[in-house]
Amino acid sequence: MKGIRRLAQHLDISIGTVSRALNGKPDVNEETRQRVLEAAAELGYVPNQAGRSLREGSTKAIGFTIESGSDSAGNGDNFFLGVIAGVQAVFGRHHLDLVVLPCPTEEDSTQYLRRMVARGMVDGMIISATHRRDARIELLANARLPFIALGRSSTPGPHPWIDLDFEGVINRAVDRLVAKGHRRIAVGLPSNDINLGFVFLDGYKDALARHGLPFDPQLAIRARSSEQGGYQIAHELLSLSERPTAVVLIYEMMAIGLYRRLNEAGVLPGRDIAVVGFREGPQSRFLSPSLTCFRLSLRDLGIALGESLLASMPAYAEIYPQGLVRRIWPLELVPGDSDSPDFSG
Amino acid sequence: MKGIRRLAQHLDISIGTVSRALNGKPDVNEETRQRVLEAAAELGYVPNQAGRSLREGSTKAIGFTIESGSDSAGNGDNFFLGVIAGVQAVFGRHHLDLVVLPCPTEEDSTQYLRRMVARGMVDGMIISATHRRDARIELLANARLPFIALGRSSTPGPHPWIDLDFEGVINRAVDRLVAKGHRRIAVGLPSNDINLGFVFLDGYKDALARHGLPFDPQLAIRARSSEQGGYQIAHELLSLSERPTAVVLIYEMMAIGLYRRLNEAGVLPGRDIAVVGFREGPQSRFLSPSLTCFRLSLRDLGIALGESLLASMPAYAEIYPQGLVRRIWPLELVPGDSDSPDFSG
DNA sequence: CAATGTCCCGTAAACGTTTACGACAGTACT
DNA sequence: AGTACTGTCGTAAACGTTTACGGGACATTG
Repeated sequence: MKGIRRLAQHLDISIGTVSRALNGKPDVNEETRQRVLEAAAELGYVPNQAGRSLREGSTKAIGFTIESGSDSAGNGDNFFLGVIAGVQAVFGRHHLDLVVLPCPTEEDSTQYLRRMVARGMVDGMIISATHRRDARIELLANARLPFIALGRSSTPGPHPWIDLDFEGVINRAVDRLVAKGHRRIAVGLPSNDINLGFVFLDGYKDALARHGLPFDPQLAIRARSSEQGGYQIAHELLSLSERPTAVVLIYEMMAIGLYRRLNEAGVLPGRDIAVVGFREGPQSRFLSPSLTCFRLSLRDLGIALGESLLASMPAYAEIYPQGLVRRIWPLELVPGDSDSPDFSG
Repeated sequence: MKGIRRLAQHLDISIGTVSRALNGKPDVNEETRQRVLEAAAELGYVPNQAGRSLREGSTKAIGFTIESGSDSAGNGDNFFLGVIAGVQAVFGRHHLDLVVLPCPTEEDSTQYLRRMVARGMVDGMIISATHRRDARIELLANARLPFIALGRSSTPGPHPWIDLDFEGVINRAVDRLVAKGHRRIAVGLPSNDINLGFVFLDGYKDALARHGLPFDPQLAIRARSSEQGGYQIAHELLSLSERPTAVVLIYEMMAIGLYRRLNEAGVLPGRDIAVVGFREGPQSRFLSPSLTCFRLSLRDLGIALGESLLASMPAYAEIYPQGLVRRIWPLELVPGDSDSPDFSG
């Protein structure tokens, strides 16, 4: 005898009453409820999830898919751990569990997601690293599974997302560099077709246009979001006949390799070339020169993600006002020493 | 009509036959099986996990618990992401899915694990960041759920684990420093009661004893596995009347803050004090001076973890020889410039 | 022709849970 | 006294799957 049946037998009442007592249903004697709760604690009873979700059609779990081996994992540091902590802070209040689903590197992420959804393991999903046209979004919308994307996408149809303010970042970076007299500003972009690469590039072009500067394709370099990627960017920039005087990087990790290649060539960042990174990472301040970059609270982002997901789930309609969330997450400039020289004087 | 019933209706055969066809049972006509498989692909049918695991008592998933906010997370994402990639490489071959279960920071990890196990969401578990006496190990052993620990533990009873070769690391580090003439060697330890701290400390004492050096408690400093922790370590060491000439750090992240505090005091790492880090991280080579540390393949470690877990699951007895795994994972020395000066000349 | 065996398939039970429904006792009201 | 209502509880169906069991069709053998 296992599960709720054991508990019922032990108390000599029916399983129905036990279930009602545990789930806080009204039609159960208060004294009985206490006895049930005590016995449950004593016997260490926890409802079997398979049985429950088979009956309910809902598991009390939310999935968070990440691509473990991909380029975007090159965030490197605690990006996901930070976000997860925030998401859990929200879910914990509603007795929801978070399960992280790392897409195997060999497998197509859409195929993987399809399997996870069909499995019925989660009530909702958070997906990250969105692509311009993202099949996962169509899949989830089609399956009517509540979800939110960390990263916007051009996939047709309304779907909720939260994304970082790439336009704001690249605009402020370019403004700052132009104010310091730079006219030839390069940009380091992701190598894959992740959506943020396009957003960043568009913002870059807009910023240049605002200042009346031409767009030179040679200055927009795609590379892996790693130290090697940064090395490669520096290498390509150094080989240009007309070198840039500044460079803005989409991934902080790139800065490390970029610095190294520049140093090899005797071109000192912060003196001979200005460098601005995107998201602040553990090493931003400890590079020399310290990297000018942009900061955000990962935890707050996670909280926003969690709450916005619940806002799209009917079951939480009374708590979180329902609505389609599309939100640009602001970042704060963290000035460093890397975005010199200043030609404006 | 949903699920397998829909599929059966569509094919005009019974659900039993559909199930047998999909699960590769022998007593089904080969032509029928093909029709079923085609229809399943066409309709996008995937067996509902709740129904299956309710009947089977097994989910085809393995859990990997990590502590998202804790001290040990200071390893950063890349540690777990690297290990996860290896684990998935193994599980993928057996159609097992990996779900990562980040323990909420507010919750007791044992309580959390208990809930996850009772939920019946996984067939096996990988736990990390083991403690000296780890209630989670007793819980899992008691629940008869196959598991393996990443990190050894003194918890009674036989249980499988794989752990890094902390003794080898600290011994080689001390040997190397002693050979360079150092006699006063400090060590930076974790601040919480994670087991590896004790292992590292014991190895440190042994190494000192081997060289006839005294153990000075003032030189064994506990700190958080972060940049701030490293800063604090340097601060405490600088305040000693008799300063050490070398320091070995358990977490690479500590090196960043340590460098910073040392630089503030005009004590240059690699010239005035020798520094050795533990696990190689993204920034090890890019610190200046580059950090002497130890390297391991996270992917291979993950593969070993996955295979060793399967080796403890009866269902995989034919593929992986059953047995209790207790394995010390070797690391390779990566020489840098930080473990100077050399007093031996 | 009867008996036996083989191949394929349908039926139904079981897994653990929740909940609609009804039963029953007690109370209040007409 | 009859009726209606309330509070509490037991019963049973349902969720989707797998599989033991049995049966029908057909071939093979004595």
